[in-house]
Amino acid sequence: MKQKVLVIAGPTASGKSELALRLAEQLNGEIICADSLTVYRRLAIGSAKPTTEQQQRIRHHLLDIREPDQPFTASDFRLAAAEAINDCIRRGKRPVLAGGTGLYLRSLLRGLNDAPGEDPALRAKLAERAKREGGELLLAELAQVDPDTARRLHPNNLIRIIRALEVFQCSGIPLSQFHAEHRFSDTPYDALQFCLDLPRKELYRRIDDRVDTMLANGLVAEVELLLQSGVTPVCKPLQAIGYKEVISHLRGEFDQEEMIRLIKRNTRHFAKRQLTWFRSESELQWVAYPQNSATIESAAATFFA
RNA sequence: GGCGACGUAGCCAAGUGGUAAGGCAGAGGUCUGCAAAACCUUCACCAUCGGUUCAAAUCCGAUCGUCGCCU
Repeated sequence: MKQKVLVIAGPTASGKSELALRLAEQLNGEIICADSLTVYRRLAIGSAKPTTEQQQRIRHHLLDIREPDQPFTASDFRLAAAEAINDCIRRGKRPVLAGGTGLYLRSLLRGLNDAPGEDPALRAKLAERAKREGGELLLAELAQVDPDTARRLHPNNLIRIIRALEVFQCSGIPLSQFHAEHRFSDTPYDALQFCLDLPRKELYRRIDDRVDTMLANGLVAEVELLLQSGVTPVCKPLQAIGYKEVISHLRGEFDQEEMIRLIKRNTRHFAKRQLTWFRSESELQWVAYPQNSATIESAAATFFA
């Protein structure tokens, strides 16, 4: 019998955390955050991490498990989340996954292929070459060893070209072969999945409000503190929306007003990308939120009964 | 009332006779170990009417509108 998990997905600022909290309280559950930013310690305001009070109400897993300069990947998430689910179930708690990082959710619920993991040194070397020689050349090189992957990649898409090259150089097997063998066909969990659906205008309004709140809560001070304590501005989480703009502002690249404008705009773009991702997830049930949240509540109760 | 300048997409804006650059916003999409990242696609008959011309956003006239100056 597969383990049962409830999944609350949705774009940023849609109200996932709040709903997940309520569901966890109703169902005797605990929350597992599927979020690539809140795993980092010391990023609280800009990552919209659940507050201390919220964490006191319900236990949250996978928060604050890395330092800002430590790597964390979809694979790490999959392992950590699986462990957290086990932990919940062992103690008679219902696992409620809440988050907006589509790839994390997918790799947990449908598995990940067996391709080798990241090789930072090789990546750095390839990135250096890409900068010098250009994407076309690397893509041509990839076409020699993995034509299927090369065909679907744009020469500007360096990150993917580099990953495909990395996989081949580390394993001697083309990435496309790993994909063909895997096809996201694992189904390790019995998952009831919802995606919160808000009218676009309403979502954008909520994003604007949330950014204003972050600033009022001291986002700039949070970033200053991180930088003062020696966290490098180029580490991954500080390249995230909300952090990178504050850093640029602190460097004098633009004023506060422009910074706020950019954070709001970039967050809207991000939400749009999340929606595109979630639209292609066939298992997700879209629910008008908050109007139909009762539908989720009753379906979840039945699911776990 | 007179004189002058201007009127190109939601916004900024290039183009001064040969069939509408670019940026931003918006929309759509890709995504299998960096994913709040990275990448791609898409969006105009040029204020209106008339004229000149093989050909007009580009020249001429009128109208409307905006801005500035003058009375």
